[in-house]
Amino acid sequence: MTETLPALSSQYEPSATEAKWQTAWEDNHAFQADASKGGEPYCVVIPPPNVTGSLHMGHAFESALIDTLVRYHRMIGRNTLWLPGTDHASIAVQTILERQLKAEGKTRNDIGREAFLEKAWQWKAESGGTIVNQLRRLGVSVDWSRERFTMDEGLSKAVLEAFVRFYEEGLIYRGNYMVNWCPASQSAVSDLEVENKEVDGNLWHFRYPLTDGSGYVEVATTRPETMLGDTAVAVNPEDDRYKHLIGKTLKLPIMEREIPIIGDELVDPAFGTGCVKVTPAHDPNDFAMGQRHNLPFINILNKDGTLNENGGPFEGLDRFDARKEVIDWLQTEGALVKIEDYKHTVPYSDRGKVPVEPLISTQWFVKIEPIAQKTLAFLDEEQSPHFVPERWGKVYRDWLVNLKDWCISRQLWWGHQIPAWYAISETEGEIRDNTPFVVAKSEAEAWEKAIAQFGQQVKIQQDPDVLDTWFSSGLWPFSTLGWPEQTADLNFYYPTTTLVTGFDIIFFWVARMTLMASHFTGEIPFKDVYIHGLVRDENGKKMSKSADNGINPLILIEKYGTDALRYALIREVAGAGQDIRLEYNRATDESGSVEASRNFANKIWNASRFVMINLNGQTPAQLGAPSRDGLELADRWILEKFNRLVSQTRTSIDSYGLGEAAKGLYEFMWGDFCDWYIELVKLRLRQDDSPSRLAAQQTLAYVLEGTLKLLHPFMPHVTEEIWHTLTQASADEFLALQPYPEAAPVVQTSLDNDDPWNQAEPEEASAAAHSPAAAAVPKTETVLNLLSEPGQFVQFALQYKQVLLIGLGVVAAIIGFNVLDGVVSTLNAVPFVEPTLELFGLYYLGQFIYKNLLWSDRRQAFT
RNA sequence: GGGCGGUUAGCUCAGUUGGUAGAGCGUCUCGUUUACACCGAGAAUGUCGGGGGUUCGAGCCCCUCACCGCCCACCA
Repeated sequence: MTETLPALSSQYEPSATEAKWQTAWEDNHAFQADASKGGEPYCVVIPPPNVTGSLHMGHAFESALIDTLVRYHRMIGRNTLWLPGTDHASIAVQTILERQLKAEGKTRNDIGREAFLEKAWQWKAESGGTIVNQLRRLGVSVDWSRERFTMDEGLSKAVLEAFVRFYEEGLIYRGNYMVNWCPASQSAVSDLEVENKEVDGNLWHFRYPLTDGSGYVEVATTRPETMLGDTAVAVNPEDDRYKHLIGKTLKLPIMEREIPIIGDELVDPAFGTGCVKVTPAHDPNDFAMGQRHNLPFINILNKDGTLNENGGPFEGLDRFDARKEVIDWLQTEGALVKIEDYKHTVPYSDRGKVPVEPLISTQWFVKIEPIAQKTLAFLDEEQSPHFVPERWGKVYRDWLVNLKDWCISRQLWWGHQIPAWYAISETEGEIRDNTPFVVAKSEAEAWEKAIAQFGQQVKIQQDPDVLDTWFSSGLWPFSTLGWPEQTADLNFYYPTTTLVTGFDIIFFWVARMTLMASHFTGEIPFKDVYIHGLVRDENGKKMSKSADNGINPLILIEKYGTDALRYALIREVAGAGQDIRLEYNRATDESGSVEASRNFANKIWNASRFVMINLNGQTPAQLGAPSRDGLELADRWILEKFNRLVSQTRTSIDSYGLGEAAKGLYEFMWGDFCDWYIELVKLRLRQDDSPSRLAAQQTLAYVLEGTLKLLHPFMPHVTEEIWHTLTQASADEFLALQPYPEAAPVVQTSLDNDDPWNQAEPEEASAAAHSPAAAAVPKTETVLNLLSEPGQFVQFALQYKQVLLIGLGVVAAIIGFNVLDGVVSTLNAVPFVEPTLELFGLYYLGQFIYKNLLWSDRRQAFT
């Protein structure tokens, strides 16, 4: 053997290697993008993680997917930018901070806005730092020099620009409408932040007496307390039972208010009693009816969900306590007719985890319809964006079609404060629903506008509310590239290439981005949207904080390595964006699938070690590429297999089949290269200076280096480490920046075009071959298809093949290896025989028997 | 009330345009031959959810049923 064995231990140790390359990549700015270099751009913006603590397994999965795509495209020569960053997550962070304050017995009002925001920024610094470090541990190939945060200076400027432009175009308005009110966070929330839960409730039937004393009407409700705010009872105008009552009045119990009976088509005569109590201030349907019939809107609730002065005797009670009291009261009065069990849906606040109240309040809205039309036009006319898998495009479309206006104001402190300034009058001293205002990009500009509009005496005050988090994330793909400035990055990298994200934020985020972008940039901000599934826990449950079933990616990284975790996640991915389930043992922190991937990394490591031990210290470049003439059957076989692997891998990745590509690489590396090829060439490698040995060495080196490149996007660290030893590359040269292999046959095999067996079927073959599709099928396959038609032929051929194989193996062993070797040499000389595993089985079996059983004395001489 | 996914080996899941049912883990047998025991050689295990249809041939196409899961929706 050689004296210069590469110093590689027999086991791959991930932790040191990973840290080493992560640092080296970053220190050398390996992933820093440069628009001025031109070429074909490939750009991905990270779905910015919320600064709410730390990353979870879903982030690890998503980052692995993106990084694999990004590294691949960088290697195939695209001018690649992966832009990292984080999101301020207005309501989520504020909820956390308020919980902390509550633990100290304080509220946000106790410490004031300024101190609260200081705390928030401090939290952002800590959480953001944690997240960035975690991203590094995942080995992401992002451009850290372009890292952004949704509330940094540039992005805040973009938010102002967007808001002001929307406003000036009449697409943002302030108005008094019914919104979802979360009593826990004491803010409005958008429809999307409401989760409808089915609960076992009741349907209470009440009796309201007619004012003229001629009887009663019976109404049914699931929320009795709202009756305090009733201002009418509605019936269907076609309902023969009740239509004569329309126009009469009722006396509302408890409140003793006189309310009318109105006719409205919305009422379903078949449901309940056919009479509906109308509470315009506390139900979206009733709100609409209230508007149609000019009913009074009586708000009975405070912001915290307790009853206000309109709650009569129940003022001050919590809404659910008030419900009980109202029922008791009506029962005592004899107005409660019956209580039914009733299953219905109740809207819950996503963040606050309490039922939301439909409430009328003054909020800011984005008028969606005109914007959505543009966005829809892109989808319908240009199929943009293109969803993978396609079915999500339908989901996206359906949502865009049915959009209501977007409530963008939140009664919170952490976020982008709304850039509206109110002219406060001396007498009122505070912002009212109808206080006049100006919208401006800065306070100075607001002053100017206010003075021009309201005169010198004006006092102005900025709107205390902040914008919905998704307003700024909606601008993310272009604001991070410099918008509204026409920067070089924006010109070159925008629209971005691919967005990778989960189906759970298609509405929240993907659609908001396409809306914002189609309006402000006139383009859809990404060509493809790759939708991945959720990572579920070992029982198939969605991971969540409340269920406490999260799996910390760092634990698995420490145990098995980043490459192993990435690979385990990606190989589970099927084509269809299905959820994936991660094997995990909570008692031992072990994961079978990650362990299997760790073993694969180790297999790559040891195969590489074997190859390097047998190259006599030469690099693949020094050995030279395998040349056609010296190649033996086994070499040609593995080279052809490798060549096919290259095109399969590229095809799979190009169509987002990352799991498929990962599995193909695994099978080739472990099955073909290690189990077969390496075993086959062991004898040849011991022959001194023979052409046969050289061919084997060249082939080993060539295939190994190529496979490392193919694997690199999936397992960046282990491949980078091995590649440096194999090629003796300098420390600032990276596999990560090498060209990805291209399919380039180095040997002629049966798959070459000039092979007569590979020509398309000429004309009249069989009935089965007459379809247009069949005409393109190579002849070999057609023949196989024909043979299999009766069915039994295949069965027979298979059995025959095995018998043949075993028989020949025995014969080979008996007549001796040299004869067999002669046969193989003959086969080597014939260009159009495709090497098969079966043939190798024969060859290998012969070698094995020869080596171990028969001519042990000759074996001595040989080795 | 609409819509979408899923149901394949003990477990987790692949199965590309219909053409010999696969992988990983687990189980069993053998093996400590100098790349790797985080290994190697080999084995067992499937009425492909049920029923019907099309076809020479269906895990794959069509119909239908069942169960699991998800999304959307203003029925009080």
